[in-house]
Amino acid sequence: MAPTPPFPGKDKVQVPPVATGTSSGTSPAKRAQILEGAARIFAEHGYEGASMSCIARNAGVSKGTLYNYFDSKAVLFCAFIEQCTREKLPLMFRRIDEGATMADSLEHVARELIELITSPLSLMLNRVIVSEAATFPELAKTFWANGPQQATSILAAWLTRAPQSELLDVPDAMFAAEQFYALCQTHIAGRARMQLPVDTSPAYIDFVARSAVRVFLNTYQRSGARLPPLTYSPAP
Amino acid sequence: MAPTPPFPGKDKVQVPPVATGTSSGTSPAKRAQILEGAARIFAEHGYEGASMSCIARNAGVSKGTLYNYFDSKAVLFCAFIEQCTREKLPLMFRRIDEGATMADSLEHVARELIELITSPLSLMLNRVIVSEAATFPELAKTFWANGPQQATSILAAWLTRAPQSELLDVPDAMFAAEQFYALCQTHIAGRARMQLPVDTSPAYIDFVARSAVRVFLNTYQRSGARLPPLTYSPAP
Amino acid sequence: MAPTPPFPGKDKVQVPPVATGTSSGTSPAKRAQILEGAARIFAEHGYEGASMSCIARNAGVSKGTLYNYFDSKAVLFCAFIEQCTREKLPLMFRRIDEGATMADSLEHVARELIELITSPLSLMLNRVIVSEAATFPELAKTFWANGPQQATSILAAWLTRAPQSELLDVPDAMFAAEQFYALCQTHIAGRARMQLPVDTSPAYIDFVARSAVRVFLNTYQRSGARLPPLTYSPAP
Amino acid sequence: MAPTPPFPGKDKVQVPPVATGTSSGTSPAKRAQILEGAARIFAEHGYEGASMSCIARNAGVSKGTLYNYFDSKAVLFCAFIEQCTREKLPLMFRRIDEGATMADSLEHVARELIELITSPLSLMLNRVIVSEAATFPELAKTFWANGPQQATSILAAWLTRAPQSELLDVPDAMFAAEQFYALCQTHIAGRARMQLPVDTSPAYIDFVARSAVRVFLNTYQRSGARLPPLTYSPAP
DNA sequence: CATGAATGAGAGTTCATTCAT
DNA sequence: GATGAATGAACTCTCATTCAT
Repeated sequence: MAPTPPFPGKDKVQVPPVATGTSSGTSPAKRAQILEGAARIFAEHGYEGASMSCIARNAGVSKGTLYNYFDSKAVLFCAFIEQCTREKLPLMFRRIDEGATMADSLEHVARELIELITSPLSLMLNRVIVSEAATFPELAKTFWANGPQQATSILAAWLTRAPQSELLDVPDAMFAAEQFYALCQTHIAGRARMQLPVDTSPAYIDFVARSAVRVFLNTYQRSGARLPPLTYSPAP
Repeated sequence: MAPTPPFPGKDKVQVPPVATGTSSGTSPAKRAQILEGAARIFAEHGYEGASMSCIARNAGVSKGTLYNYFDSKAVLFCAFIEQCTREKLPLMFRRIDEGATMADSLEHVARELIELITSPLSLMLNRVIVSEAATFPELAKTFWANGPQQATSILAAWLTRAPQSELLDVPDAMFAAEQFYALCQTHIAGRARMQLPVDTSPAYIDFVARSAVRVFLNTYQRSGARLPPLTYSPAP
Repeated sequence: MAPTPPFPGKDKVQVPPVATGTSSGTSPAKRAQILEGAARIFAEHGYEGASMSCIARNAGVSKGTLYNYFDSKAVLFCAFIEQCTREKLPLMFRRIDEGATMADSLEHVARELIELITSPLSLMLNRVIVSEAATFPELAKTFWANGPQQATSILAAWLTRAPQSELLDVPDAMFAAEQFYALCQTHIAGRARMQLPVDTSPAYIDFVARSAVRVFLNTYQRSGARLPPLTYSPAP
Repeated sequence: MAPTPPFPGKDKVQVPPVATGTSSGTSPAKRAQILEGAARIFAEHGYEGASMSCIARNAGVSKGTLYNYFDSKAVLFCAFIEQCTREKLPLMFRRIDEGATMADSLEHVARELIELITSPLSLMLNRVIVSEAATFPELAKTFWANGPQQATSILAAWLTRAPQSELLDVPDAMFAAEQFYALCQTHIAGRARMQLPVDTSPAYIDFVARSAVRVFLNTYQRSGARLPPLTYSPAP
């Protein structure tokens, strides 16, 4: 066999852990304009598939300007992900509205959670962050802290502080919230992330949400009769 | 502003639904050798990040040989994913061993499920398939059918045919299995997919597994007292 | 025998009828510089035999710049051919100068035609267009329209409008011009296209030109005695 | 500007003037079989566009066998062209049949000449030889000697030895034959070589042939009245 | 001798990045 | 500060040629 060069990996230089900040670039408006253009391209083509020329064109600036505001493609990508996770993701967690009963409130939470999980923004972020997790580990941290972590924390806090929380037996609120979160995902999230067809009819979402609540309360509600499983029959 | 052409991104050439086979290369050993090298590179760098030169070097063959066995990078990628999903994934679903009780049996299933979900192979497949879901939709289908779908089906079948299944009230076995699957994932799967640190200590896995079983049975077990939530205290 | 795939040759990608222009590159000077370099290489090696690296080197630009000005090798080739045929070929058809007699005028035309036919530009265009006629049929059309067609038309027009044209009996001026054109070529053109040695001495050219005129007029001149054939004796 | 390497030409190694012969290869049948396959591919794709794999496949032999019979692609190409020009081209020059009159005989010759010039074999040879004239100058020599040269010589010989040749005044038979040859081509040959549409209707061919004869005889026939030009009207 | 898998240089093309204007 | 033409390394893929079987 021919003598093979010693480096076993790929030829590309690994991107150093870049700070999100940038060297120059003064106009916040232009910065935002660039990020908007970048968002469209990164969301559609991913990190590797996006080209700086394309982003510049899409943002309506020259490539030189692009590099005035962001030192490299990696920096721009990080800025884009950070912005989404820091600014847009938290907006998706609305206050938990109180329902008449614990079950009503949780059902509301479940529906919002499912909607959140299957939202285009959330799926896109999930996709690109998972894709580039090895290259940009910081992004995953930020995303997790502002996404699932935050949602779980809010729910956990509510579980201990809700008006009817004395009805609950929740020794580990964070874990209980995790389980609730998981019960809301079922296979919907997994399939949506892989762009496989998903039943998102209101009836099915409702069934999933109410089932999640039922299963959750059967364990975490302090007293009362156990609720039997629900069934789902698609609309005739 | 300069007149910008209308195409915002670059055109990904869609790969036709090619058979995994190829025209000439016939030695199964060399084919396997190439797939091994490709696996290392694709797993580490994803589809776009992997280069054929690098794969060839890593597999110990020339680029020409690579193309003798696989007509294009896309075909090689598909072959790699298909092989993993078709040949390796199903091996991970072992028979469901019967325990003394329903809870024992389910706990065993839960532990295996968690192990499966967090296995490097499963995580890697998840990652690259999610990354390239838009480009290779067929791969997602295959993965889902051989992975989550199959696991869920096996569990659903067991739920209705297990020795003690008369103890269960499972009107929709597939959905119940989905919920069980989801309860096993909690945040472990999500964090692992993003290469974030995960507590995989046996004690924690055990806690997650037993909690999943408890929550599940509190809804789906036909009779008996409700089991209270468990708590987890890390090893001292 | 091994099972042979059905495609016997390779697939030439057909170039869409692209405009000569390009998306970005704007400096006409650099464009011209590139076309000059391309001309040298295409003229020497033909389309397939020329490499973009070589053209870039020869034009004194990088490959990237090449592709800034021309989207592909095919587009560059077309631009080169089009420029030659549209801009340079027509310049070669000078006005037809009036001589003292019809024969004088036609002899002048014949000499210019022979010179044109055997000019390096004309031979090169002929060669590369013939080579790639199947791949770039449009180029052949353009060449013909700006080359032989135009020359023939000009001559045909002159035959009907020349001062002494009442001396001629030309029922089909285009065909007569074609015959005159053909008589000027004899074997000179054919041999030159194949880069075989050709006698281009003024004496021989003169002989060919005068012979062409004589043969032509013996048929198309309305009256007068028939002129006998000429003879050629190489210079001592 | 960046420092450009000194070599201005292309990277490809120029093919040395190879002998037509080959090193080994013993079976004439297999040799012929290979040449047949090569003919199909070279004729369709030209020299550069043909690949040895494709030729081997088309000829029904392995690439190894190909190289047993022909040392290189260049040698194979030369062998193919030589075979065509040496064996097939001469077959196309049939004896010149005597007609009732000189004009009848020449008309017959003219029609055969036009047919020959526009035959697929002749056009293909012309095309590939012109394309590769710079690379394989020997081929052009061989083609010319066996094609145009031979045709012209045969005609020239007939002009001096024909039964009615005393009716002619042909001081330079070779040149007269050349003129006749040229008059038969008009624009038909040029357009056919460029794969442009050509009127090959029998009526038009007849017109061209008879016009050629008329123009020829008006100069080279010793006596008799001058014949006026013909006209052509397409079939209704 | 015939085979066809293996080779590796080189093809056309893209794109992150720089820098003179 | 903004521009976009220029760069050149790296990409995917092809193919003439070799050689172990």
